[in-house]
Amino acid sequence: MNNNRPPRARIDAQRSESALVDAARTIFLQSGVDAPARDIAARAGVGVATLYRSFPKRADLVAAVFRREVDDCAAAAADISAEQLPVDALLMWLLRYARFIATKRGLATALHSGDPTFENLPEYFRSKFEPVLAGLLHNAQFAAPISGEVDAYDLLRAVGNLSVEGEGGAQHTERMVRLLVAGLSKG
Amino acid sequence: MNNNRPPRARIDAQRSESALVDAARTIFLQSGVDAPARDIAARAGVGVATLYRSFPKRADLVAAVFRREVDDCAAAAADISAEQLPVDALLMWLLRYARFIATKRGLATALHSGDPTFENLPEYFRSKFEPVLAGLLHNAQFAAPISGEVDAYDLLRAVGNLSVEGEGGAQHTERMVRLLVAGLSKG
DNA sequence: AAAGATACGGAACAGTGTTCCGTTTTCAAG
DNA sequence: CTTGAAAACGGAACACTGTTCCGTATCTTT
Repeated sequence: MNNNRPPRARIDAQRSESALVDAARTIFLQSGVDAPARDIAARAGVGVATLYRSFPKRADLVAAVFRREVDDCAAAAADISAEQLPVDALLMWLLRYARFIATKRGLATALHSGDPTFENLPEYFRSKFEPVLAGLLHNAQFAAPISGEVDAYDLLRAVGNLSVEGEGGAQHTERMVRLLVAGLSKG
Repeated sequence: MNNNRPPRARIDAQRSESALVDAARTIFLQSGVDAPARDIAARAGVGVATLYRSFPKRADLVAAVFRREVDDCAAAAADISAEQLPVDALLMWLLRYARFIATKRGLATALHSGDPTFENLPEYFRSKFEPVLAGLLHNAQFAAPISGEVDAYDLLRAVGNLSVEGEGGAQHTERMVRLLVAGLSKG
């Protein structure tokens, strides 16, 4: 039988890939997703060939950055919960999540480009965020009963829609999110 | 007083510009609006410098091609009217117009890009087409009374919306336009 | 410790936008 | 018609970016 596992990547390869995603995230934010490959490789401290080995197509890198940011945003929930009361944690994470969405304007159009690389990104998005938010909601439940009408997915979508404006409306978005959360316990 | 008119362009310059717009139209259709500048210049039989002199920014060339096509489509009305009965002319021109719209998918997104070069293109569009269609409608009026409910602009928009599908639906669009025109005289 | 496999870096190649400049063409004045 | 300056021309040259290649360095296993 064929029991040869895929040998795990060499540690330098792992380092490179991680550095590339970090660098790409910074550069994408700074110069958009069309930034030169050389810039990204340089900031990661690797050669361009390394970039192309790990991410043959640009979409691969974009998707990787997206996943990384989703992971970070999801992970932030734990940190916030450790330092805040449950109801505050819920609000603070939603504000964090709103900020995440607000930076994804350029990516939103890429998502609808039909590139198969992006096909299962929405699923990834939901699979990461829904449990996190469900947990925050559950914790907050004890302190201030929350209407059973809204579930985590509803809330993700609602805040997501509130956050797609941007430009001059960062504060506006924050106010709306606060309102939304305040409304949760008024049932 | 300052009565020196701007001296009109040299005839070779006029020829070049016209050839460039012709070439660009063909190449845009063939390879999209991002086709290499060299290809366009080559097909026009001029050097790239000539292209850049006449159209410093790509958007300038795109806009010029658009205007040229609008002009051609508007001018087709006269030819058609000369060979067809008024009611047939109306239908045939609308079909011609539908074909025009169908090729403008790529341009539609450019229009909404916020580039100031494209800002007054919609106005140009309307200023050319509305009188033409109004004339066709008026001529057809004598043969088969047409509902006074629809004016030229309504019809332009309606046929325009019918034509935005494309891909496999060229025949579908044609059928819908025929239906629309047939309906005009049923009041 | 040694050798094979893996990954690396940067030079090299290819394609495109944009500019520069010596040459050609036009056009109007004499 | 001649002529000469202004306008326009063509294509090479430059700049920048994506992509590939290959000799070299690093890692991993025995």
